[in-house]
Amino acid sequence: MEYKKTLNLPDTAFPMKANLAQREPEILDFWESNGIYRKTIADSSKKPFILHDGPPYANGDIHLGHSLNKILKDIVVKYKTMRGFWAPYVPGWDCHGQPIDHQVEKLLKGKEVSVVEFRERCREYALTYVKRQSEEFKRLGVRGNFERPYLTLDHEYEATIVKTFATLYKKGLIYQGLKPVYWCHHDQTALAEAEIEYADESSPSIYVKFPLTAGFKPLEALKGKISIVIWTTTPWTLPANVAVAVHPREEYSAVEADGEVFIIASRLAPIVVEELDLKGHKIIAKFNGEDLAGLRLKHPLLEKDSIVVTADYVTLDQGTGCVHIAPGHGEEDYAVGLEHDLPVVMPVDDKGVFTEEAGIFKGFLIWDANPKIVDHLREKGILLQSGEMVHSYPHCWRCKNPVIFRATRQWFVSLDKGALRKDALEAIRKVKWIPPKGEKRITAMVEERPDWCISRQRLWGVPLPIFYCRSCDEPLVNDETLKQVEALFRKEGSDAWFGKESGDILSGAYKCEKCGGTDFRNGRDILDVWFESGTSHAAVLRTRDDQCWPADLYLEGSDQHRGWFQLSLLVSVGLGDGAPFRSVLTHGFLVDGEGRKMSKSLGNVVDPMEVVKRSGADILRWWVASGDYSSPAVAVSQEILDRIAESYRRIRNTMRFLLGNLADFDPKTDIVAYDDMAEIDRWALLKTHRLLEEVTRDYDKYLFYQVYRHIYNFCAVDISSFYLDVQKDCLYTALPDSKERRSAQTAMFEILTVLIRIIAPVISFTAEEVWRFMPGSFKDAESVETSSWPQVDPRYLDADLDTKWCDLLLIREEVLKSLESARTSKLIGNALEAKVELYTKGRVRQLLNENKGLLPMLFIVSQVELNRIDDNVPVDTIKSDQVSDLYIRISVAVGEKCERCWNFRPGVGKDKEHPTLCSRCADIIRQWPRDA
RNA sequence: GGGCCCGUAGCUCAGCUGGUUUAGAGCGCACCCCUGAUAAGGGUGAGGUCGACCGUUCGAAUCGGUCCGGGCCCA
Repeated sequence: MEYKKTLNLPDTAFPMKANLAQREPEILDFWESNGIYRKTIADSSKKPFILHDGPPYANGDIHLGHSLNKILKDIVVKYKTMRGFWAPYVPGWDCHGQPIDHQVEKLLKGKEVSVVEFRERCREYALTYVKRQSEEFKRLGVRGNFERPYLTLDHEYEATIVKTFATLYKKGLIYQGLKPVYWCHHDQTALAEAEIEYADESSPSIYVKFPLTAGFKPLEALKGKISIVIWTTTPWTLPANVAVAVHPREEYSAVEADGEVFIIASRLAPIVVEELDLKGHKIIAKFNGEDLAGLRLKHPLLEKDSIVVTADYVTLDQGTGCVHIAPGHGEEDYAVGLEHDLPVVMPVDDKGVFTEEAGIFKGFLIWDANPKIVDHLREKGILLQSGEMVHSYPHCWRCKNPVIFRATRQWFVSLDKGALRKDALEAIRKVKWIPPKGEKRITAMVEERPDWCISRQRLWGVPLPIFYCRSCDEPLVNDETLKQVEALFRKEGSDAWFGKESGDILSGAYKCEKCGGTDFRNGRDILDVWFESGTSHAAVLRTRDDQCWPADLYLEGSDQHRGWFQLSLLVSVGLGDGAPFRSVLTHGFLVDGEGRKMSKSLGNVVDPMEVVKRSGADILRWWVASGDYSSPAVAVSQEILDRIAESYRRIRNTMRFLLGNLADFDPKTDIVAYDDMAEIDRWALLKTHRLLEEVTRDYDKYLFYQVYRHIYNFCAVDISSFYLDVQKDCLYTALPDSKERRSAQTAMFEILTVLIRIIAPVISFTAEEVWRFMPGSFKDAESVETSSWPQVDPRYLDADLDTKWCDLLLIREEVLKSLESARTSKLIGNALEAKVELYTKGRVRQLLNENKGLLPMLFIVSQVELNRIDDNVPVDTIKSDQVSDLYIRISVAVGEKCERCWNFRPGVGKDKEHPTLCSRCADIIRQWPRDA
């Protein structure tokens, strides 16, 4: 019993149970109090690697999508740092914008406050969430400059936004135009999508005919009698009509009734004919929508023409398949207008009242004009049918009145007036897209996107730096005014715009170019937040001393092909700088175990902070690494997280076992030279450095799930189930300072040293924890975060050794199968109770013979006997089906069980001094160090 | 409805420039061993008509088409 004390059993205080939820905060403290982030970027002479953070919106707590994104970034930054790059990470936040604006307005519950005070509240709101999210990101283990992040509401940042605007403006890329937006004429304000509530509303439902003003070739004989029929529920938009759209590839019919001809989509004709009660109708011709394109029509209300255009969006689920187009009153209409170069007619003012452009309807509120318009159509004889219909209609979230789509003056960045689109497309080709399919996606988007509308009618944002003439509304914007605004924002922030008059901002005297007026007001529009975040490369990379331009990498969700990637690119290309990034990595979106998107209503949302509290951030980090983020849908579920936690424990225990077996090892004195090491230990070095080589390649390619897989398989298969298991006998029973044991420890020391570093970018907390349990002599830095990436030693990559051990391992597998069947038949329990008899010939025999001494260790059995195949093979042998010329027989080992090493040896009992030991152990005991 | 993309065992991934005979790995699971890594460790085994269908081909998980399911973006 006391012989157990003469074994070198593993010894470490490193806990098996991770208890990450408690331990991780301690490690965070350690990193923080030792300024580890600062130390990683202390040497700015190293080659830079800039991962530029896409700013999350400062609103709400973080969700799992944020975690995926930030952890991926953190893995990259930590890896690059260890590889010797200067890799600062400056987190950012998007602080302005409608959601906060809206939220604050709600919190005010109708209380009136000044613009400046309102904005102050928005700022407080944003900063609250910046702080909150910042703590949450840190808790995930994200390392970076959280002391000084970048915020889009910083004065300097705001100044850069104006400067950027100024440059684009001077290049002629910015212009003013009309675009329809949701408009509440009661509140006289534009509304965002999120501020719309849908409710049922009763509207007129009318069919109107648009007579052709000229002939139509296929129906030349019926000239003057042909009309196109439209259906609408908004008669008041007819004054703004400029066209009628048909679907280019749908079939249309000419329906004759009462000497008149109506053109209607064929599929809808039966319904329409009934609705209009066209008696004795007959279809006299059919054609494609495309054939109708270009036909000129008589405008129903005004003395002008309308025209037929084609549009793919035209649907045939209701109406006539011929859609009245008023680009000033609808998003789709506007798009059709852009495509066909139609004018945006806007005869409705801010209060919802018709202007002169609406002719005789001038002065009427649009809703009041509805019946008058219908009457007028009837009088003109072009109203075919009128009724009422109840449908879902948008309303203002605040005053609950119905809203309208109304074209208003907006500011745009032009894609084609200069060569922005062309240049952007060219820049895209020079960027490395990861995965490559991203390039196709963003290319298609940039090719097709309309001009970028950069003005918004809200309060919480950076104002467009534009003044307007008080008498004629002409904009005042030039080099000088822009410079003054920029300087003002740099000094006081954009709040100053709302607290000052134009006269306080502008030092010179200005004169309106149009009317000569000298009195100006500050514009009320603010910039689209995408313009703000799209300027980050200029505001952050160019201005901070801990950053540089361009970024090596942007890393965001694939939705940012339309968002941040694209707008950053447009701004940067617009500035003449080309792409602000050398490469762009995109990841997919989270879904549950069934592949459904995460949503509150489905109740399948996983809260990252919950996972952290329950299992630890490293579990989340290990999960992030385990999956293929390039898939459009990245799965998370309790089962997946459970699997991950199990796999994590395996890694952790492998490290713990290594630590335990290295307790008495000092690399300075105990390390064994490579040439003197046992072959199996050289094999371990081979596998370790193969792993290192592979994993390094995977990290370089951002294939983290391969990193995960390789590390995991290495720990579970190569090391835990084989190498360490097999080496236990030597480690435990050999003399502590024996060559064979030191050789094994040398290999294990190398395994630990490599392993801890290659896991560090991913499971950083655990790597740091292990680091703290390693003796000082093992370490080259105070933290694994500041240690360096291991180098592959080509000496270890011995191909012959690899081949030979592959063969041995194959034979081992066969032996294990035989041992298992012996176990099943109750011949043995522990493999050490067994003796393995092998019957072989040829190459296999040669291999086994040459390594005879290794075999008991390799199989972890007490005895191995080699026989020639022609020596008469016993009938109870098992023929190997994987290795030719190999027969295996398992029998009970001869001799008694040694009390110390548990091997069965014939010699047990023969030593007088130690009658329960085998001769090997007896010898060892005699040499055992006194103090042990 | 349109654009881009994804779909291999319960889970995470290999294989995919078409051809090693019964499509691989690890985990999980089942059963067993061990109790000197012990809320650990080891072994064996059972799991897949490669989303479905139709083609191209002597031959397809791998190529083409259609459909189904799913994700992002747009409408």
